[in-house]
Amino acid sequence: MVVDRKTTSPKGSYSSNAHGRLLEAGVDVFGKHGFDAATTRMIAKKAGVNIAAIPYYFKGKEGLYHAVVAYVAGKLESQVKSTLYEIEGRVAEGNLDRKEALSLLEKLLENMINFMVGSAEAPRFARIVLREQLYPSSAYDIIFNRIMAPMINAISKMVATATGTSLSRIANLRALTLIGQVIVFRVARETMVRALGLKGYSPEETAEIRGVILEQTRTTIEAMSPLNGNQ
Amino acid sequence: MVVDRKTTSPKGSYSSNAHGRLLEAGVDVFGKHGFDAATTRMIAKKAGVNIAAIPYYFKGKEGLYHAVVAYVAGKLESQVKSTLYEIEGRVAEGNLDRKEALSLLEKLLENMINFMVGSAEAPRFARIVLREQLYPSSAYDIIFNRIMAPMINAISKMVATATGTSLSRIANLRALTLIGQVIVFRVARETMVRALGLKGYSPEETAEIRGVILEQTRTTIEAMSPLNGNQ
DNA sequence: GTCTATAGTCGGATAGAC
DNA sequence: GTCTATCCGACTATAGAC
Repeated sequence: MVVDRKTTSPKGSYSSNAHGRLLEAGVDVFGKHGFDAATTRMIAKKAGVNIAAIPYYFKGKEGLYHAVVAYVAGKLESQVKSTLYEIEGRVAEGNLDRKEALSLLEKLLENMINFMVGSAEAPRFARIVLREQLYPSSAYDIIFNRIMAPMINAISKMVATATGTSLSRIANLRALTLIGQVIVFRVARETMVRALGLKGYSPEETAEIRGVILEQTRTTIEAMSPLNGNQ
Repeated sequence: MVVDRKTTSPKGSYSSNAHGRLLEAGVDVFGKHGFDAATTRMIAKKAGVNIAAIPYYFKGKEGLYHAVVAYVAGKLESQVKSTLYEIEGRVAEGNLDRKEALSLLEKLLENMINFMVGSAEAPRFARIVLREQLYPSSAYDIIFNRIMAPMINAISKMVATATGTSLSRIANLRALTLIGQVIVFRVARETMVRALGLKGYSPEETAEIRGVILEQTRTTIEAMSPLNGNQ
C-alpha cells in the first residue's frame, strides 16, 4: 500500500519516518517547555530531522502541536478503552448490580493507576495533558472529548450504581475526587519523591499506592450507600 | 513626586511602586506562559512600568521569577499558617486524641478547599505552583519548604493520629490522596467546568465540594481505624 | 528612578538547490 | 523529501540621557 505522505492532508499520512519521529520528539519537547517556549529547532534536533520538515509535514509549529496532542490522546485512550467499552456494554444491558459496578470501578481505577503511576512513559504523555489543563488551548477539545469526558462519565455512572443512588451532581463530584486521588501521584511526583524519600515509583510502591486508593474507594462507596443490602 | 505618565498603565498609575507591581504582574504572566515563554515585555506592560525596571529591581528576568515564586509561597503559606501552628502546638503538647486529630485534619482541609476552590485569586497563585510541579526549577525549593513539606507533614500526622496508627508510609500515602481530592478541583478546573456544566465555582458549589471531601475523609478515617473505640 | 535607543541573540518560516 | 541559506521579527539586557 502506497502512503501519500504530504501533499494536501497531513492526517492521511503516517508512515513517514520523519513524521513519526517529530511526533515523538514533540511529546517530549512540548511537554518539557510548553508550546511557546518549545522551539522547532529543539524538536527537529531531537527527532534527528531537518527543521524544514516541520512546516513541510505539519504546516508549521502549531500544526505539529495539534498532531502531538491527538497522538497523546490516542495513547491515553488506549490504556482504558477496553474497560470503558466493557462498562458501556454492561450499562446498555441494564442489569448492572452494585457489586459489579464497584468491581468495574475498581478495574478502571486500576487501569489508571497502573498507567499513571506504574508506567515509565506516563510522565511524557501526562505532561502534555497537564499543560492543557493548566491553560487550555484550542487543542484541549481533543483531550476532553477523547479522555476526560468518557472517564468522568464512566466513573460517575459506576459510583452512582455502586452506591445505589441516581446519577447526580454529587456522584460527579465523587468521581472527580477518585480521579484526584490517582492523578495527585502524577502531578505531584516531585513533591512525593522529596517528601517520601523515593527515587521514582517502583513496582512495590505502585502496589502500595494502588492498595491505598482501592481500599479507600471501597470503604467510601460502602459508607455512601443508603441501604447496605445488595441492590 | 509622582509624575503622570503616558498611560500604558491601566490603573491610575502609581509610579512609586514598580517593585510590587512587577511581582503582581509576574504572577499572572509567568503563570500563564511559564518562565521561558513569558517575556519581560509582557510583564512590564501589564505592570505598567518600563522594561528596564526589571533588571534594575530584580537583576533580570530570573531574579524576578524567583521573587515571584517566593511571593506566591508566602501567600499560600498565609492561608494555612494558623492551622498549621495550632496542629504543631497540639502535637507538641502530646495529648492529642483521635477525635481532635480528625477535627484538626478537617480544619486544615477546609482551609485548603476554601482557598483552592472558593477563592477568586487562587488560580493565579496555583498556576505558579503547578508549573513548578510539572517541571521543577531551582525555585521549587522555596515552594517545597514553605508549603508542601509542612502540609504533608501535618496531614500525615493527623491521619496517623486519627486512625490510631503510627506515622508510616501508608499514612503519608493517605495524606497525599486527601490532598489530591482537593487539588483536582483546581488542576482540572477546565474539565470540571465542561463536565459539570459550571461556569466557575460558586459559593454553593464550593460548599458541595467541601461536603463531599469532608464526608469522604471522615468515613475513610473511621474505616481505617483498627479499633473503633474512641482512643 | 525612569526613560529611549540599541546591541546582540535567537525564534519560525521560506526559497530553491539537489 | 531533505538540505542550506536567509529573511525578518522578537527577545533580554545595557548604556546613558534626564
